[in-house]
Amino acid sequence: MSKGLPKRSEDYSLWYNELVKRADLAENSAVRGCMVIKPYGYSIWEKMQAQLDKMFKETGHSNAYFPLFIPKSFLSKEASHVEGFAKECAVVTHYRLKNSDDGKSVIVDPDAKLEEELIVRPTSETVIWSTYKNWIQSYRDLPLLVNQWANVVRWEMRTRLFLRTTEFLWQEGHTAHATRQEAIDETVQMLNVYATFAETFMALPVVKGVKSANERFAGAEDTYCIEAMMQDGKALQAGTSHFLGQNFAKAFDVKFATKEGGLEHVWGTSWGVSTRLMGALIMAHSDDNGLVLPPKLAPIQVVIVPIYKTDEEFDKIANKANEITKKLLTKGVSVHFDKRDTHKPGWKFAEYELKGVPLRIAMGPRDLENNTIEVARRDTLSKETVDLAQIQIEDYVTEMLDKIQETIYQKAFDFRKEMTTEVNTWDEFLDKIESKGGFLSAHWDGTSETEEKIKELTKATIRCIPLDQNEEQGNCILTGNPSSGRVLFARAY
RNA sequence: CGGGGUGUAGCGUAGCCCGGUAUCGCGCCACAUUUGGGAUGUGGAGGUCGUAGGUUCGAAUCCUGCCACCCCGACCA
Repeated sequence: MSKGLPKRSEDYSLWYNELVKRADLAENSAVRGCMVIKPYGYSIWEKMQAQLDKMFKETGHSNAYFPLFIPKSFLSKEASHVEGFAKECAVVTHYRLKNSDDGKSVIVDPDAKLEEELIVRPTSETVIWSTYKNWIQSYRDLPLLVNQWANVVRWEMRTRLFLRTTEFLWQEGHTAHATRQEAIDETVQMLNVYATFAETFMALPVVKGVKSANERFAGAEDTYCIEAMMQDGKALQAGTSHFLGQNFAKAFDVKFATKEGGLEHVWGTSWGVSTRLMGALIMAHSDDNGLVLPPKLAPIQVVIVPIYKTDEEFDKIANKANEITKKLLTKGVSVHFDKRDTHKPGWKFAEYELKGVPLRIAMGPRDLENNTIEVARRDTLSKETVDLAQIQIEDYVTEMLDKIQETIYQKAFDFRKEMTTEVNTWDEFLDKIESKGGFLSAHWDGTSETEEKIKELTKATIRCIPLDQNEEQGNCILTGNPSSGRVLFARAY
């Protein structure tokens, strides 16, 4: 393990790349654009999955699994959907290999061409709606509330670990409803689930909003999103929830018999979050010493590091550490006692800081003598010596973990507030987007042309039209045309 | 796919202009002393210099093709 991470202030993206690798989260793989998620990184993802899955079940959804491959013809059934994804699809054309004539390599067998090519799913609306056609006949079959955990492939030009990879892991919810309003309610409900998850578990404040037409999901009538602010002032879309209208129902002819005896197309939604959340988590909280993980998602919440010279000392410390571990386990705290004698305490301190373990307890001869421990917080890097006679260790630790969770959130919240600027003139817009970055709250005339033009000139896009937008008469930042409310602009990942 | 760059030990690099079988740091192994913020010393292991060909007595170094990766642009969760 080499020392010293690059500094965020010097090279933010280098800092990010190095951190991801050195903290053992993920690395590049033999396959271009695809990553290997390492055990430590994957265990954070598993914690996210477990919590989200619980929240999906609590809102009445069930998991299912649909195939990786989609017949090519399915994709083209919904016009804007195919347009949105066609350029980034991996295509399976053959089903067999054979030895080359010189016997030295393996080649695609030209005789094994598929009659209809298969695409590797970039998202599953089409296979799922083709299936829903068979599942839905009557209003009694509705609503249909399904989620799947899966991998998808989008052939991207430029990739970055977690933020944009060719293959990524995600969940995609796909629901069908009898009425427009019910589908919209579902869309908003899942957006709220995502927002709650981000804020409560990831300690990541998010703005809930609606996408402009330019940024809308291919095939959706409306795309809702949660947008987060990273430490370099760039925005990151952390989750999306789409109101599909009857688009896919019409494309795949999914109709249901109403109570009144009519026959109508069903209303759909889809919503997803991906391993991109890992990127958000890293970029929102971490510092120049390494990861900073919110306790609710940290694979190890507390690490105990012994400091000792003799075996005898170690045994005493180990006894005490085991005592503490047992007490913490009764409160469901995940503890790791690092008894390796192959590394020195100072090395371990740096290592656990790099990996973002929220709380570190160190115990040495002095502590044995005084019945104390040294407690260090990862988020503030502060240390204090605690007298074990004065506290209940399990209560002390759980309270401390809650405090850390809260502090991390508050810090990110304050940062986002600081990085959200109201701008009222085009000059101000140009100045702020260059000098400060962050969210720029500005009036917009509501047209795609204006949005395009602004993107062209500044690389900033409309991240969303906030759901809590205030009615406010104003003039478009670029064109001066009338506008009835502010939207959020930012440069984005 | 355009423009630029880089491939030398597990990782990061020097050497390349000016040809003579490869430098340094981290890591790894052994032993000793160490252990309250990334220990120190001594000894050791590890390399078809991305790949194929060419020039040459001799190529990491010069020439050509190919491959991979990185950065910058157009596309995107």
